[in-house]
Amino acid sequence: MERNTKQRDAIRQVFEEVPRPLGPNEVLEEGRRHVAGLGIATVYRTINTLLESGWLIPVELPGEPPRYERSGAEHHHHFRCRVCARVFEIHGCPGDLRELTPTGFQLERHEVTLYGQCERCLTTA
Amino acid sequence: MERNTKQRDAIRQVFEEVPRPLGPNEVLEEGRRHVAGLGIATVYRTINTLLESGWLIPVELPGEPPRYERSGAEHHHHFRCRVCARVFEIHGCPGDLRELTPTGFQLERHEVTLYGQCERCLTTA
DNA sequence: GGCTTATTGCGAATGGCTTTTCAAGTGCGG
DNA sequence: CCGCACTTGAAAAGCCATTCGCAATAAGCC
Repeated sequence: MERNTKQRDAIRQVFEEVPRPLGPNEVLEEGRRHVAGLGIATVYRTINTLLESGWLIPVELPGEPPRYERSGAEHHHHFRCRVCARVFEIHGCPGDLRELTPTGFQLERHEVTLYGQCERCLTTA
Repeated sequence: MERNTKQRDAIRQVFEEVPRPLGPNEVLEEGRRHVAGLGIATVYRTINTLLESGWLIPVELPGEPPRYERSGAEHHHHFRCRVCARVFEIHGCPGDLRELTPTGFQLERHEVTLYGQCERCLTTA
């Protein structure tokens, strides 16, 4: 039987508190605010469980290990800050990308990633 | 001093013949058409040299090791076939993405990746 | 509260991609 | 054509993110 533990609660809570995709290490850091001795293996194990249950979905950005975010949000894309490496959810979508699709190809989905500096890193600089 | 070898010629030729971003293993396979015993280490070494010289640039797609393509092409994006995993260059660009950028953030660049099926995989199926 | 067993944290192990090592091979200036 | 030094291929080593093994811990049913 599956048990409720403070580690699992903490990890779920982290994803509920922080409104951006998180990598395992970010989850670990945040999670330790709630459960001091939290271990990285538990983070990975819990993330995998939450992925299987569909509560989380992976967010893959070019050239980086996956981050994860709560499922259920509507179609959106991401902005990655070059300075702090945090990834933010952005709303909106360039829209019709079929015109970019080569003739004879079938478009199924798309990813858009913006890069730049986030507000915090701009003002802190 | 840097020498001309048939291996290096072959690898450069592969990038000139094939009009899409290639990963090291694709380069190896194609390169072996020209130099039978070509080794993967040589492919990596040569790619790194070509990157340093600016002749190649990396193409990173979400969740995958880098591919490489010849530098100098104008701004463009990529289409990845879900079936054969090949990546194609696409022309055009959704254009102004500033409106997607969160207030206070500074947009520097963007990546767009389309996913679907390429013509070959659609017609072969 | 006791007991069973899922869960945890640690460190070791894994798996992939990439780099390094090294002996053998090969451009190329002289 | 020589010979030096750069290159190569194969295998070993490295790197990292992730997973596993295991003894200790702790849910939660009775």
